[in-house]
Amino acid sequence: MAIRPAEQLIHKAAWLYYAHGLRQDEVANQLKISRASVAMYLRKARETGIVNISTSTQLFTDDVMARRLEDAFKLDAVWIAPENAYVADPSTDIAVLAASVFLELVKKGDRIGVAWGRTVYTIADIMSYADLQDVTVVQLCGNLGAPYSYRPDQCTMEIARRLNAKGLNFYAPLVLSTEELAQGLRAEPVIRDQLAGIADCDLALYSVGAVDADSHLVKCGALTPAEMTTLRGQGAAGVIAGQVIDASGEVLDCSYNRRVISAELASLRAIEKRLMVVQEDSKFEPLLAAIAGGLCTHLVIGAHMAERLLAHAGAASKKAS
Amino acid sequence: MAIRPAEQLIHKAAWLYYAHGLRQDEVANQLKISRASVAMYLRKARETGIVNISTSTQLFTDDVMARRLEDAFKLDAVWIAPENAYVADPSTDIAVLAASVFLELVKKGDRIGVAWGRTVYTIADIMSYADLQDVTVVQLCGNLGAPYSYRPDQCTMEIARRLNAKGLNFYAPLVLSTEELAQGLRAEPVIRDQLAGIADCDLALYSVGAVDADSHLVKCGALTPAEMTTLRGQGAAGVIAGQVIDASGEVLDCSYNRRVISAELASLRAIEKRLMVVQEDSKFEPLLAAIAGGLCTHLVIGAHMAERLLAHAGAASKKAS
DNA sequence: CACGGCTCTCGACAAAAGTCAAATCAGGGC
DNA sequence: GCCCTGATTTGACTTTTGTCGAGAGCCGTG
Repeated sequence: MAIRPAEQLIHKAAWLYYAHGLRQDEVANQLKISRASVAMYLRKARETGIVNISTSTQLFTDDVMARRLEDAFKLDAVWIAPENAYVADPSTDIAVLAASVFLELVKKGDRIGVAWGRTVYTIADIMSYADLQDVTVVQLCGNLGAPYSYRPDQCTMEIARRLNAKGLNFYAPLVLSTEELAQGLRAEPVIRDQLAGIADCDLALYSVGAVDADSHLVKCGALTPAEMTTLRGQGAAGVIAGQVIDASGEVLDCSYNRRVISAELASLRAIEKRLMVVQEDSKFEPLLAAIAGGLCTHLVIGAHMAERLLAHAGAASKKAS
Repeated sequence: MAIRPAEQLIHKAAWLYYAHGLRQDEVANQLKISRASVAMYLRKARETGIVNISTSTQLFTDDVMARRLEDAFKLDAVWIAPENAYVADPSTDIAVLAASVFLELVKKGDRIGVAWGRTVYTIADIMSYADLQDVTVVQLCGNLGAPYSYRPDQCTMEIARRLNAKGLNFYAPLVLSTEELAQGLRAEPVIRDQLAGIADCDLALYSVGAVDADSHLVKCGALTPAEMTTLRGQGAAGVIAGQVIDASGEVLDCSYNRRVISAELASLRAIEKRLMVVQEDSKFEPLLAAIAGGLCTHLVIGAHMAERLLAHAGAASKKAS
């Protein structure tokens, strides 16, 4: 891997252009290639993360609402994507913001836990490339052989690819048919090590799932709509890394959860920075549950969700007094 | 400082352009301003560090020579600027590299010690802007009221400005006329605190000065050429943060050093990352002294200097065996 | 309220960057 | 040795971006 000559050229071109501020034709002269090639190399440099263009996400934390949310829910940092939408599609707006925030939080040498879901995959897909050495991306929960492109291992691998990092997948099914089998599998050295390593992460990226018939768990066949309804009746409030949690953010005591191979919530809570991203307004309750369970220290949401959260916090504190 | 409306616009434009990848005219439409204004805002955004464009400096560490130097001198990382010069002025080449390396090493919340000299000022001058919150830049040594633009406080302030950080100057003279006065001044609470705080830095940036008539110390009137010659005779090998060191990298026992107000070498050594940048080939011996004294963990030099260092290391190890 | 002085904004032009199809090159297989 | 394949490079063209001077808005001042 000792830097191929082509890569060397990309590096040099990027260096002259971005660090020294030469124009493309000047770079072309220096390197004795055509300007068109320089343009091409520069694109590659951007795509591979040899150059990093990042925009400060301050604007979105500096908001008064964000500050109030931080206080109300004891969060380390909150980013609010304006709903009025600068841009055509409002839901990608949150994802773009989340990707920037994520890249801002990652540091060299970090170990990053990644869960799965449409949100996470959208973020991965939209995230720009970076050239982090010594970063490991680990998968937080077992796999689902779904026809979706956002399978847990896909999310992990895609993010690893973007960061130029090592991806650590684990190939156990997310959910098994019997509790015994799940228990046995969890005890397998390969799996056990992977699960144990999760608490060592420096940063986690996940969203929270809703407990309804539209949930990924249903779509992927892990649960039937009927089972979902039953779980809801039993107090299920959300889904984190494939596990069903109740309104207080604890694992719901149910057969399904006992059959799941995924990160223990305690391990997740041991991770210093837990970045939760929520796109859909419908995930209000699941988000509340996740926050209640201390599963989130950094939060990226839309303006509308932010307002609901604040209103809720206000009502709660009024009731308390 | 609650974000002025103009700044808000800059942020939004930068966000749409760099994060969402819209074209300038699309951004202009969104924000209902002319495209020319957008271009202007974007320039401001780059200038103020709202967007960060950084290029990986890997190319310069990945060099075989750099690795060998790291081994030979037990350094954490070495960057070598190719001498053949991509670009017109070879000395700025090193400074540009140093600035990039520096920005790569800085992290949020860091405390950064900055010394002074032409090299440091060149770096400050060339360094691109960044938007680091919670960063403090502290001055490592007393001031010299020189007509030069690279006074210690200037270096500190300029770097602080570029990083959007807090600058902590200290207004004591670098050198006093009597040892008693220096001692008294060092005991002053303001000065004492500043000096004590140096060991808490996470990162230091300095160069090393030569012990000759061209030295800054002479140009700024701190020492006469004759005194310099005398010091040289007494074993002076280099200048670090205004202090004269011997070949082993220890403070030389001389009146001048006792009259200086500057960071103790022990404090400097307590700093985790000590980034030393050397532009001039003539500073070979001073650099050796600084390395010997453990005053440098990260090193940025030119190719020629790198060769000399390696040759020296080779000769030394041959002699030893 | 009229007047500079100031900053901000715009339109038009010039410069730079992006793109694409054609040409060239390298290397492997026959 | 020759031809084919795929990747790289290039010149010519188009689109996008940077810049500049003119004009518009905004204030504090006389």
